[in-house]
Amino acid sequence: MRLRRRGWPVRGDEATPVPGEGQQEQQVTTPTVYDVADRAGVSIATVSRVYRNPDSVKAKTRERVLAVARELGYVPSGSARGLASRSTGVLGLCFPDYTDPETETAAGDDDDAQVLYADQVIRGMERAARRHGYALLISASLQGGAEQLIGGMAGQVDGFAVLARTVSTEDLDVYSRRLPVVMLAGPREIDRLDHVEVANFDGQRELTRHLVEVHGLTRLAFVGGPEDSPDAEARFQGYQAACRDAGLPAGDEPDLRRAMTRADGREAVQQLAFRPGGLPQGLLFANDQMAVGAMEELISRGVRIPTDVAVTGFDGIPLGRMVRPSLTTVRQPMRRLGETAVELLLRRLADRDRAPESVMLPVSLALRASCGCGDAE
Amino acid sequence: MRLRRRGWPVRGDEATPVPGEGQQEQQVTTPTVYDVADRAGVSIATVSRVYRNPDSVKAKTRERVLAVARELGYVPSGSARGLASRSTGVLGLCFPDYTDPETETAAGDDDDAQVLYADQVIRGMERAARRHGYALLISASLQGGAEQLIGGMAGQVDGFAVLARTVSTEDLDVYSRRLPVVMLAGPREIDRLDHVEVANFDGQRELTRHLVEVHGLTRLAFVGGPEDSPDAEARFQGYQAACRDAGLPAGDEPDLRRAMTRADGREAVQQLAFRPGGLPQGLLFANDQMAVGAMEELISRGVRIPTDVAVTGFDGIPLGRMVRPSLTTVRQPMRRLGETAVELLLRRLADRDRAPESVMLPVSLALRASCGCGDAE
DNA sequence: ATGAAAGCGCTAACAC
DNA sequence: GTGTTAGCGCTTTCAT
Repeated sequence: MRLRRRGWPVRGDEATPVPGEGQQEQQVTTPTVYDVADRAGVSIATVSRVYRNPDSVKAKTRERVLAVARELGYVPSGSARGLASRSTGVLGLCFPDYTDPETETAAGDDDDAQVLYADQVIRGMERAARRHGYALLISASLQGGAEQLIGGMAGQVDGFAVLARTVSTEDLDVYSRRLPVVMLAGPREIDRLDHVEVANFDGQRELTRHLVEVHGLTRLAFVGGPEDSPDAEARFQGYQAACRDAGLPAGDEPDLRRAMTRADGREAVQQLAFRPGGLPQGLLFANDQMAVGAMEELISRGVRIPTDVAVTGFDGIPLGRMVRPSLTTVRQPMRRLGETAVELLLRRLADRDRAPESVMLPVSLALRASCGCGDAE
Repeated sequence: MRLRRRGWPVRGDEATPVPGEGQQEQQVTTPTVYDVADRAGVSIATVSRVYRNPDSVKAKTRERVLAVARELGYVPSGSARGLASRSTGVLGLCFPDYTDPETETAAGDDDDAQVLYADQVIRGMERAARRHGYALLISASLQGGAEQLIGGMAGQVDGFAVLARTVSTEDLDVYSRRLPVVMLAGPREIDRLDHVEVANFDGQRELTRHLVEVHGLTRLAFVGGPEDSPDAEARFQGYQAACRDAGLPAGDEPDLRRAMTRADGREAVQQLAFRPGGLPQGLLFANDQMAVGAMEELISRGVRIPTDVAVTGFDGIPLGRMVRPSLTTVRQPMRRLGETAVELLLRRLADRDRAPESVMLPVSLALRASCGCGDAE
């Protein structure tokens, strides 16, 4: 026999003589399978079946159970279900808190300028997950501290995706021993993980080549990201390769490294302007946010884009289309990133022993006004 | 004594003599508190404490437990935790699958044009939730069917927000008896719910007044949404009120009702053009998507905006800024919607007996080119 | 087709 | 500070 929680009268053949079904309106505890079973005159197993495998229950019984459930306001507990069945029907996504602090404040009401990378990945994952009957649990890692949250998430999902540089490799190692984890848009980090990456190298090389071959630029500069950002590094290498191919000089290092925010872009312009030789003809940034910041600064200094200097970014954030001149960039297939993550996760869920898989997603150029392409727009 | 699952050797003073700690590398089952406790030589309660309330455990013990946990790859099970503690640390959000099917296909690579309403709400909720130590579970309701998912969500969160018209009132009634639910951007529907709405009426009235007073338009038409969309209705009523105030004619019904997609906007233009008197001077739509569709159609017919016809929307989606002419609209504070939802949810979690609360969020006009304001942009 | 019973992994008293 | 123990609400054999 099973006791009711919170000092409730015990059920069935216990001591205390209970006044029967008298108190139906009194919603005191949240109803459980037991309550429904009791009231419907069936066993808890049958109640469970009604939800998990309706066809295994006689239609009439099923209706009765469902009616009682509705009446009682019964909703199956996801936790209990998860515990008993060892699966939650939820996939997770961890992403860094990308917010450019400046955009945050500067934009004010203009919420919309700010939709970045992560939103698209979320969107892609949500839809793919839903198609397969999963929900999506999302959580940004507040940088520095509270890995608490991602730990919490790890316990609550059947598997999850991590945007690069969100979770420490060490933690990742622990989590990925317990459940499927897929790395998104970075290096795989841990061999056993599945992994989706984006053609950073190819994209940047192609873009650089465009500047050289189509626009005939020869004096270029590349503003990279932190050394520990593999995306930024791969982009730089693409730039490098294109330069070499074209017989142009290209150092072993980006001309400048920055943290990749808008403010960094502005600063970069300042620095570059005072170097011997001044500004280059083409200014390539490792991401769109920096490029946008740079354009702001350049324009405020009276520099004409693209006439005096061509500017390019990488990512394809919406903001890049809204600025004037519109920003030439390399568009990442962010939604597809999310979709691919779901597919990999499900495949691994279906077969834990598959060999780890690595998918590379292609990128495409968005040639717009800031390099001299596109119309006025 | 407690048996191990899956036919594992029993622990401790049981029959089978077990070969001690010999098999450490053999990760066969996912480790639990028991495994950690055993190996660290403490009780499961202590392991639990290390995670829930670290300070209640002696530093040395804590380190030992943590070390073992890391070694074993232990991650606390969210389900078990949720079941035992009756709370999950997760908040939920249900939203309709807003996708404009046309945008979907037409946009092709242009992922970004498509960031709509829901993304912003998600963003706002995610951040607010995270600040309070919660994660966010999201799930769009595939229209017609599979309320399965939202049922699943309901069982897995401590409370959730619902974007209007996503979940049937009937289901909502059941869920909201079990956990806190807040209605977003629609009517409250159920009295006991908390509720956040947006000043649809005020916004549309102000926008209409702008058209009349600033631009001097007198022949207006309003294209509304379905009758059962309270937002669309409130907007229409705001329009109506402004017309009356200005002494202009305004029917009891929108000049046209449509389902609010882009295609609907185009069709609306077709219909209106062939009405006696032809197109009005000002064409107001109940949302941005329709307005954008309408502009496309008008432009393709050689109609000049805003010279011949002024067009306005409602929502403030990013797309509205990208189209030419840029769309005059009423901007909803979508991020704040999400934040407010979290606040209400948490307040109710803290005190289930609070009186239900209803918050109205202000909107603001975005006066752009399609009404004759703003610059060329 | 339905019931009985044994856990799933953890938390929360309550002892010591 | 740490251990014991009784559930949390469900799924799942195994019988019937």
